[in-house]
Amino acid sequence: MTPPTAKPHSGASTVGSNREQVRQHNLSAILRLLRQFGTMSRSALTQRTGLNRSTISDLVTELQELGLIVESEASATQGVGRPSLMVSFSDEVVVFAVNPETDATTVGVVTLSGKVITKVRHPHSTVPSASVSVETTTKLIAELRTQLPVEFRIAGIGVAIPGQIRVEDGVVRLAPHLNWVEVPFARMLHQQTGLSVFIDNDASLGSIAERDLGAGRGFSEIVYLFGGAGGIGGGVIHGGLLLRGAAGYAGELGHVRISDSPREDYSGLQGTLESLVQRDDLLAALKISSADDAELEEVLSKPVTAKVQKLLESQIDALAIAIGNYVNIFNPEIVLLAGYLGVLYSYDRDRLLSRFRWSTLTAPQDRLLVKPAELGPNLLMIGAAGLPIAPLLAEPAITQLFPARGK
Amino acid sequence: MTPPTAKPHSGASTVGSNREQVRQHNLSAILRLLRQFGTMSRSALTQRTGLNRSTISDLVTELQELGLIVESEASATQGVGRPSLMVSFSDEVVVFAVNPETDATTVGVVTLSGKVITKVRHPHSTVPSASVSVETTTKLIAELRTQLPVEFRIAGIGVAIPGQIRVEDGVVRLAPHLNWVEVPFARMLHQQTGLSVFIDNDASLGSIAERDLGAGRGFSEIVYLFGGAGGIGGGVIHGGLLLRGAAGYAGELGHVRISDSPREDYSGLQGTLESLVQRDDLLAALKISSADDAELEEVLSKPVTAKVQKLLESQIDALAIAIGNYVNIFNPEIVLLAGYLGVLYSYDRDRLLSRFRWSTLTAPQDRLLVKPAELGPNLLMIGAAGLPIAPLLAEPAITQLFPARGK
DNA sequence: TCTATATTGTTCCCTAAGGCAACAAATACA
DNA sequence: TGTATTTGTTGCCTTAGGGAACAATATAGA
Repeated sequence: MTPPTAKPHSGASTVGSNREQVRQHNLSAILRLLRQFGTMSRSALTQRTGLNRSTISDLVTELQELGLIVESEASATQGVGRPSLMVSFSDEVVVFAVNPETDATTVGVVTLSGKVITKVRHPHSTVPSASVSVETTTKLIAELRTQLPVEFRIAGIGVAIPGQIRVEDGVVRLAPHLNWVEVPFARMLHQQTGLSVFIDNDASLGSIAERDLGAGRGFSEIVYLFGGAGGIGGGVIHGGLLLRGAAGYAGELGHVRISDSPREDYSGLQGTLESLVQRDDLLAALKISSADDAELEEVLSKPVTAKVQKLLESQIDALAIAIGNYVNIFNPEIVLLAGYLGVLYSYDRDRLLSRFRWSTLTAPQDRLLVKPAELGPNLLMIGAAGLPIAPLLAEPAITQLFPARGK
Repeated sequence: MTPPTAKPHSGASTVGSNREQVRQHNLSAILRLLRQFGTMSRSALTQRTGLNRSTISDLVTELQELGLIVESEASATQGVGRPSLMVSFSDEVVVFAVNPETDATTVGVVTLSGKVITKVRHPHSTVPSASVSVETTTKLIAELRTQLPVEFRIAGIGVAIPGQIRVEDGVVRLAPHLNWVEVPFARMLHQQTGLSVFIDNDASLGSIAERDLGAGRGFSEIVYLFGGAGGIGGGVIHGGLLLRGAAGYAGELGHVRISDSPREDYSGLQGTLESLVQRDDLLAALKISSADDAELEEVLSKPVTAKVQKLLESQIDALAIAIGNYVNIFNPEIVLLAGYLGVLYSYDRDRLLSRFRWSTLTAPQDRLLVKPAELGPNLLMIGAAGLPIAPLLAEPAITQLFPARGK
C-alpha cells in the first residue's frame, strides 16, 4: 500500500547520488518543463535540459511507456530542418482536487497540464464536520471515478483547506472557520478512498498554482497574498519552491503584526494585517450582505461615500505597509495580490504603490513587480491538484498510479 | 582569469544531470559533511551519503589528490572490526575573510574547517571611503600572503559588509554607516588582488556562520536576528540555504514595521524593530559612553534604575512581537538572537518568551527553540570565509585555487 | 596466546546511462 | 531540383557507482 501521505520535500536522508537518482532527476526535469510550458518540442527539451538528443529520445520513450506523456507531429512548422516532435502530458492521468468550505465542498478532476476536466460543488446547509466532509468527498470521488474512461489512471488526491496544516502527516491543526481542531484529514480520506492523499493550506496552494500556471509563471521569488471572506493568507515561493518551514505552517502572512491597534483578527492576534483589512468591513460600509470579488469591483468602479472611501484608504495603507515589510524580508521578483486584495489594488493602485514605497528600502524595489493574481475560480482546484502531481513529477518511474475503476 | 565574482547559487541554467555533475555532487556531498561534522571516518561517510564503500574510497582519493582533504589513522578506537580512516579538511587551503567597519578593517585567514588562523585589525581614524578600504585590505592581504607557507593555496576572499549588497556582481548598494553608495567593491578588490572576491551583508553571513559552525548546526530552518551598534539585521536559512531573494537583499528583518510609532530607524523607516530597539538608547539610559555586549551583560546582571528597567522591557516587548511575526512567517525550527539581542534575551528570558507566545499562532510554536547565538568575536570572520568556501565545496574539481605566493 | 567474529579498505568486474558520431529523414530556400 | 539545415535514430564508447571476494585490523572469549 501507499502511505497516506508522502513528504513534499522528498529530501532523501542520504546525500549521495547514484545512477538511478540521475535517471529520476532527468525524467523529472522533462516533466517539470512540460508543466511550465505546456507543450514542448523535443529539440526545445534538448536545449532546456542541456542533455544530448539521444538521451532525450531515450527519456521521452520511457515516459511514454509510463503513460505520462504523448508525442505528436508538429502542427505549425517553425523553420528550416526536420520538424521536431511535440511532447505533451497525457490527458489520461488525472488527480482529484478537493476544497472543503463552510458552505460547500468542491471536488474537481484535473489533468497533469492543469486543465480542470470536471468540477462538482456539493452545498452544505450547516458547516460540515470533518467526518461529514470526508464522507461527502468520498462519495463525490466515487461518482466521478465511474464517469472516467477505464484507461484513465489516478495519481492521487490533493486537498486545499483554510487552516493550519501539518503537511508531513496531513493533520489539520486548526481550521477556525470550519471549526476543525487536530483532524487527521489525510488519513481519514485515504482510508475511505484507498488513494494517496495530500493536504495543505489553501493560500499556500494558491501561490503554487499562480507560480505554475498563473501570473507567477517563470518567476522563482514570489510573495503571494490572498484575501478572502475568511481572512488573509499567503504563500512565499523561494528558489521556485514553496516556503513551508519546519512543519508546513510557514506563510501565515496575514497574521503578522504591523500596528499597535488592539483590533483582533480571526485568530485573536492584535494589530495584524488581517485585523486591519477585513472584507466584511467594506461590505458593512457599503450595506451589502454578500458579493463576490467581481461584483465588489463593479460597485467600487462607481463613486462611493466619504466613509467608504476612508475605509478603503485605511485598508490600502495597511496593505501597503505589509507589502513593504515582505519586500524587505524576501526581496521578491513579484508580489501577487489575489481575491479581495486584488480588489483593493484595482481601486487605488497609485495610492497602494506610493505608500508601499515609503515603507520599503530602496534596493529591493529594483525591478519589483506588484500585480494582481491571474487565476480565477479554478485557482484552488489547480493548486490542490499540484499536491499529488508534485511527487509524480519528482519520481515518475517510482510513483504508483491507481486505475480509474479499481477499488 | 577567474571572474571577479561567481554566483552563490550556481544554479545551472540547464536542468538535466550528466555524469560529471553527479561526480561533482558526490565530491561536494563529502565536503559538506566534513564542513558540518569536522572530522569524519570513511565508514561514517559511507553511511551518511548512502554510497558504496568502494565509491567513497574513490571519491576520497580524488579529493586527496585535489589537496582538499587529508586522511589519518583513527586515534581513538571505536569498537570491533578494522578501524576506519579519519577524513578531515586539509589546513593548507585557506580563504581571506574581510570586515570593513567604521572604525577599523579586519582581515583574517580562515581554513576550510572554519578555524581562524590569523586575524589582523587595522584601525581607521576616520570612516574609510571604499577606495581607502580596498587599499587597506589589499595591503593587509599582501602581508598575510607573504607569511603563509609556500605550499598553501587560497580559495578566495569573502567580505562581510554592513549594508545592502547585490550579490550577483558584488556591488554595495548602500552601506549607511560607512557612507558607501553604489560601490562595486568586489570588482575593485579583485582588480587589486587577482583573487576571487565574494561579498555579502554582514547579518546574512552571521546566519550562515551560525548554521555551519554555531548554534544552528544541524538545523535547516533558522531565523537569525543580530543587533549591533549599527542597527538590526537578520538572516533566514530555509532548506539549509540562505534566503537571498531576487538580488540578495532579502533578510532585512530589522526594517520591518511592527508599530505605528513615528520613530525612525537608521534607514528612515518608521515604527520598525530597529527603530524601537536601539542599543544606544540603553547606553544613554545607563549613562555609559561605550561598552561591548559582554560588558553590557555584566552591568545588567546588577540592579538597574526603574527608567532603565522600563526601557529594557519596552525593547524586549518589541523584540517579542518581531519574533512572533517571523515565527508566523517562517515556521522555523530555531530562532537565534545574536549581539545586543542576545543581551536582551539574557536580561529577561521569561518576559521575552511569554510575550512572544501571545503574538504567535499556536501551531508553529511546536518544538520551536529560541536561543542566543553561540559564535563570538570570530562570527563575521567565519561567515565571510563561508562565501568563497561555498563554491569550492559545490564544485571541488572545477574551482580554481590560487598559490599563496603567486601574483 | 590463540581463535572466532566483526568491520573496514582494496581490487576487479559488471552495469547502466549519458555522450558522440554517422546516417537517415524532413523541412526551407535559392 | 539541389543544397543547407535541423532533427530523430542507431550503434558504440566512456565513466562512475554497485557488488563480491579477499585482505587487514580491531574486539571478545576461552
